[in-house]
Amino acid sequence: MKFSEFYAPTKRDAAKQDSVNAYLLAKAGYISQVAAGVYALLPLAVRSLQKIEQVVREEMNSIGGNEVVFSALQPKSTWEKSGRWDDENFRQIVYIDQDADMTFGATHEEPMSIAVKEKVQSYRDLPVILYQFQTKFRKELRAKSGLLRGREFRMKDLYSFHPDNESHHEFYESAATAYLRVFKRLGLDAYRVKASGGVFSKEYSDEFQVICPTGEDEILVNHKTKTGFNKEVEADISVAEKDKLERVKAIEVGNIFHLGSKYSDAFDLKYLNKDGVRKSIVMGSYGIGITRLLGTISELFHDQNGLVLPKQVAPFQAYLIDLTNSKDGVGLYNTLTKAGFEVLFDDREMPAGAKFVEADLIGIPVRLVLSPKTKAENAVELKERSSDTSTVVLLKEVSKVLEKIFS
RNA sequence: CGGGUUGUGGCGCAGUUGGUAGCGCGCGUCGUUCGGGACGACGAGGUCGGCGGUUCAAGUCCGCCCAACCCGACCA
Repeated sequence: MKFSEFYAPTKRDAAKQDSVNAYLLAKAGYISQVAAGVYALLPLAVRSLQKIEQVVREEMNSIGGNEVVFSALQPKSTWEKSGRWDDENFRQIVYIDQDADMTFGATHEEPMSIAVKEKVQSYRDLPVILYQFQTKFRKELRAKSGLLRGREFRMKDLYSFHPDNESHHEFYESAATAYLRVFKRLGLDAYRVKASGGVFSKEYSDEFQVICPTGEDEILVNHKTKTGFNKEVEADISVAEKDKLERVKAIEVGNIFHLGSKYSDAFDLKYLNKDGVRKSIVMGSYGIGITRLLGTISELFHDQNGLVLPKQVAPFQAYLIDLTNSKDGVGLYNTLTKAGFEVLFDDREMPAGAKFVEADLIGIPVRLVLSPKTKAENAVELKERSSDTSTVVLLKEVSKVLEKIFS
């Protein structure tokens, strides 16, 4: 992509914000605020989010997930039927349309359960595992911290339907390990943390938390086992166990729940077992905040010059600057692009210094600089965003070197 | 919802005791520059969040409303 054709409204001056992610992502041209907790996602953010989603997608597929796209609009009547509408806490976070008969989806247990009824009659039809990337709407009492707590946000939500508790728990564990793989692939060190199951389950739920001083959750963690407890279940921890734990601030990037048959029963979603007996379906729900992940990563990976995004998440792989007065930059750009690399070629008429500053701000992992000096050697300077030093690489070897960096 | 701060060209801000709006950045043209947000000249761009009030006169004072941000209660 040529920068002259790319829409990235970087700012020299951005309003100071309390959250680093909101400040940096706005300054680097990834997002634009629309209202409190509501952001427009600009091309840089879209590219990063697509990469995040792809990692999540691969891992969800690996545990048998079927990708779907449900509607954001949901009839209010289904919420009344599930009994959730009676829950005042829940009702107050739901946006509802003017005619008061459709809600803007805050979560999708109800429509998923209803849809699955079309197919499931027998134990032979189970399990069913559906997931989607969806925009969720939640009227947060107080939206804050940029992408960390929005009123409209992207979420991957997966719903599982199993014939009994045993098969459900087996799947639940495979989902938990898939979650850990997702976070690892995105460069995050996530802890599996016990939390209260919520209103609908007596069992603990599991949260996936990333330690971050600016996070709003407080958890107790065991660094050896990468597990821990949310503050809300602190009372349940034994004294012996408590000694091994450290209290830290963290950001919740995922959460998985046992739902039992609360929703399936509400919609009379049942199946016949081998003995011809009508049985309840056991459900689970599994969420990952996609936009929140981008916020978390920005919160964690930056320096005084801007974002330092992990390779798997950055919107481009390389940022190319041509300081020669020739067309050599275009040539290198074409070569690398044809080789499949994602290159942002800064072909704008700007002082060199300004380009360096923006390259750092946007946080692309590799910076390539073609200068009269390197040109004479048929080479290009290569510097990784996370490093202070640069190396000179022969033009004919750039692809090989990039290949290695991104392998 | 309670408490606090703020709202002035695209962005970041200043504007004394009320007198008809200013700075930096960015933007356009020309020239000089060209490895860490260059420099000069000329130029375009705002009626000051909204409504109402006080006054000869309101960005400045008063009232109401709206919005954003921060702290708190609630939450992927």
